[in-house]
Amino acid sequence: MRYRIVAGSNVPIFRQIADQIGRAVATGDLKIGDSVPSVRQLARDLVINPNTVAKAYSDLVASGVLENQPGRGYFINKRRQVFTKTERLRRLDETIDLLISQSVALDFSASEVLDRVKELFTQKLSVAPE
Amino acid sequence: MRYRIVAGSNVPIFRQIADQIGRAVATGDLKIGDSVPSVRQLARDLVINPNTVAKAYSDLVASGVLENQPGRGYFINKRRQVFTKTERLRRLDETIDLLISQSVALDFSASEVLDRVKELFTQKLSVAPE
Amino acid sequence: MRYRIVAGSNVPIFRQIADQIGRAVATGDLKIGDSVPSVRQLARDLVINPNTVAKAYSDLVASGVLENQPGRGYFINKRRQVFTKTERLRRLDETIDLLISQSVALDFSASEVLDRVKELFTQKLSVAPE
Amino acid sequence: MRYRIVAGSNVPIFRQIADQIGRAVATGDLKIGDSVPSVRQLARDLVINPNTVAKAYSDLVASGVLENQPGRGYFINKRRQVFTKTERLRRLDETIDLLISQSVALDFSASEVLDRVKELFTQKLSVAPE
DNA sequence: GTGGTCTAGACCACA
DNA sequence: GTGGTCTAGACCACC
Repeated sequence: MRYRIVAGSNVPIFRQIADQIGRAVATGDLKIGDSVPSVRQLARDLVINPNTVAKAYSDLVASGVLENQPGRGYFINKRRQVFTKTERLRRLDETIDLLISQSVALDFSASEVLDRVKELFTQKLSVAPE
Repeated sequence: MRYRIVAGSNVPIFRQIADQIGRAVATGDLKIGDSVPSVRQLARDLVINPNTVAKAYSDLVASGVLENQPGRGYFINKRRQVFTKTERLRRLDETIDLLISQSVALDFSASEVLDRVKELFTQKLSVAPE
Repeated sequence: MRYRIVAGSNVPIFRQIADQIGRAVATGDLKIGDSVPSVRQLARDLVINPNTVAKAYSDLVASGVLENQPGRGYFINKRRQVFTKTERLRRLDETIDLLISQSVALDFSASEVLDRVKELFTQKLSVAPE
Repeated sequence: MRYRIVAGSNVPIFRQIADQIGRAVATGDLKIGDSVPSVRQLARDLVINPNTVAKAYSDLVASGVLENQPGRGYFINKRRQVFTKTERLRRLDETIDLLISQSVALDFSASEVLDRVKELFTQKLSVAPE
């Protein structure tokens, strides 16, 4: 699996990494027990600070996606929900609120936004990462 | 019109204010030529620093929602398109990308997210609060 | 590149900074991807408050000249048209109106003003300072 | 002579008034010894604060355009230069600098700006105010 | 190290 | 009364 980061993005690098791993798990590209690159290896590959990779991994451990086997590395954990349904929805709603505000500010109609959301969702999620 | 802010939120206060005004304009609660509260008045009401209100207002001036009449206050501007279509789409996409990342991270499916987006859009934009 | 500010001027410091960067981009002294000094560094150099520099930079982000990579700094953005033609013209006209008022008040003739505008344009934009 | 002010403009109201009188003198619509409306009368006509008119008039007295005959009103003074040539040019240059910065920021070429300046100058100055 | 947000408070221009 | 600019300094997130 290839990892990629977009430097100019507003999405923090650590989250880009976490998202890619999360997505790979969701699509089945990474299965339970699979290993992810070492912190230092991935930092070298992406030419970023190892702390940034470490932060991504530790967030994924906190959310139950990865587990750490000291001295061996990080591995995909068996999937479990760590957030309650309510909590997950609360966090999703927060981002959707942002989208709505932005849409209003940019004078897009609800249907324009919905179409674009659909479009980008298909584009980003149907194509499996390399 | 009543303004409200949530203190502990991840959304900065100045954006909460700008969002509320943006939405009020979108729903017609605020009309062209209407005045918004003075910087100091709103700051007193919300018990926040006037600079924070000023930042919200000046962002709205930059995006063409408000206009400023020096010494008199801020007023709802006639609606006009300030940004190019490309720019508007670029900004919208940026926010949608954030939503997609978030959805993946929270393990929501595309259709779950779409439904929720639809729901919140109707809720926030058609029904006037209070 | 050297940055300079004039303390006693009518032009606010944050605009002097933004103007200098805007001009450097126009003359090619700053190219796409170049970084500008960090907020704190420039504030130290010019012996002003970091917030003042931050305001200049964030204005330039709003107008598409700079982009911000969180935690890394500000960089010259690829040039793109952010505002609609109408909006650009509206803003230009606003400044020209100011010039006309000023000219009348100072009792300059239209041709005197035009000659001076031509002169300063060449002076400031073709010859790179220092 | 009719006086007009544009409320939504960035040009302060007191300066709009001063400019109109200055312009009328320049075009010959107001001659030496002519009276201008009383402070209160003009304030009523324009529906603005009398202080604002008073400020415009006192600026014009300071710059030698008007003279005040206490108890009788304000009159057009015999024209004299109060600013030195250098001082007038310095003030003009300041505004032109602003125009140049704005042009750069809005990505207009020097020739586009010059054409527009010519156009607006003709438009605003050739048509005599009612 | 970087920037982002917010507060408190000063001084000035404009109506 | 209104907003605009600037300073000083705190706390936070991200690299």
